[in-house]
Amino acid sequence: MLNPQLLRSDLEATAEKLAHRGYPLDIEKWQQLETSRKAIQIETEALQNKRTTISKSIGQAKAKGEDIQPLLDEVAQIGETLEHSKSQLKDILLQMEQVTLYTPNLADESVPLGKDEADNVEVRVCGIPKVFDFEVKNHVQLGEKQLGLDAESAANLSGSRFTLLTGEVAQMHRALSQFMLDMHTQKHGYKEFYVPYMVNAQTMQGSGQLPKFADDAFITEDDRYLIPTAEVPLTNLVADSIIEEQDLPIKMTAHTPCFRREAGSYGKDTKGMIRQHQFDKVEMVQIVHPENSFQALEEMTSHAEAILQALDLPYKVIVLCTGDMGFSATKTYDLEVWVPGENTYREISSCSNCTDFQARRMQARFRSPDVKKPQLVHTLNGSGLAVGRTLIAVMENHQNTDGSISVPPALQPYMGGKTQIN
RNA sequence: GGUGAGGUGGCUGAGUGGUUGAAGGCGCACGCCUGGAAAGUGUGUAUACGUUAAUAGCGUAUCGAGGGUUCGAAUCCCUCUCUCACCGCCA
Repeated sequence: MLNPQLLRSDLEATAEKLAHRGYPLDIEKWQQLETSRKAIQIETEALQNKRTTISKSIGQAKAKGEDIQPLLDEVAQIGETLEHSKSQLKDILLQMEQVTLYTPNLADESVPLGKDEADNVEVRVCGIPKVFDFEVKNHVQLGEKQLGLDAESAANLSGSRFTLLTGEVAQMHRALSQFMLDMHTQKHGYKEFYVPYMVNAQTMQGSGQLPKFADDAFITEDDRYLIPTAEVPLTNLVADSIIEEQDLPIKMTAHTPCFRREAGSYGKDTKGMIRQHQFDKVEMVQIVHPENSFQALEEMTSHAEAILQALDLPYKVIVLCTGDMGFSATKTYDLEVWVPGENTYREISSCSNCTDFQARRMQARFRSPDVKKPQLVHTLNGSGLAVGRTLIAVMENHQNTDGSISVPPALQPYMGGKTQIN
């Protein structure tokens, strides 16, 4: 949620910034709502005050044995007006909430203006794609023979957009997530978490997945949601809480499966395991002091990069333009890994600073000794990394002429010392 | 799934219809006391929203959540939810 003050004191500039994000705000309607809200809220509270005051004096009069009938008559008149006023206010607040809950975060000044992914800006390129002296295979081709990547069986079990891994490929998939977790906990200072894979609606709303993106998530019969990312449970751990300033930053990591409907992406990435209904991801989340969030974003991005570097995978870092950023983000870096089989870079991580947007929805605050009032924290999240896509990248980048795959040295300890799978 | 007992402020713990946002205690903050500390003692100590230049006042809301009864609800009624205990089932 945006700071409601912005929509009052700086409506036009805010609307313009929202327009950059592809979100049209109906200024006139909003102003109308705001004007009536103010009038009706003041009226309602005044009436309520009057009623409370009279009710209290009824109590006192009764205690003294006085006649309370005149007071009862007086308060009876308030009743109806108050009911009316209350329901009007409720209605207006509901309408305003519908607007605020659906309004995205504002982009940071440093974010390039743009409409869609074509306007994203490359920040740096790291590593050089290997030159192969044979015809490179993509991961589907690599996996379908002796290596264990079985789309057909998965389709028989579950339908499209699922993958079945077997043997050494399955082992490598497991090894990757272990490796990533160890890196983040041992070298980058994150605490490891094991979290629920199903959460309630309130939790989904806290981090911004609901109400706007309800169609993207799987919902269970008892109204729980399968997490689309560990960001959801991790970030919401600080919901409705007041943290001591000295306890910031809080750095958390978790390895979980992620579940996404992928509604609206029919026909996109249907081959292979790029876009799946279920995929594993190691997620990083930071809860930080507002002054430090942009620095934390740089650090978190470098933590994700460290994994790619350790696995000897070429990648580039791009900053998403205003039109391509996610709902809750104020600035996002995407990491794109080199995928030789497609002769292109593909997204493998997304690191975002959400500033106080999620914190306001969740009421996640901290208390500083110098400031009396609790202040909103800033939240960040980043993939470190998407495990399935990392597996693809390792397979394709470290493939050999004979179709075998070299295990990157950093990963070998996690695979019983194996240097190659075939 | 069944039965029972419960959810009150940072914590603990009173409170079954009337100045109760909420006693007492602990903790915390500031002061007094002290050579210094402890003990003792005094004062203060929730959050959100609105109004406002204001983190000053003032107002509204909040005792798990949502409804209801009432002039008035932490207190009465209904629904949901979570916790605990026992039974059943189960990795």
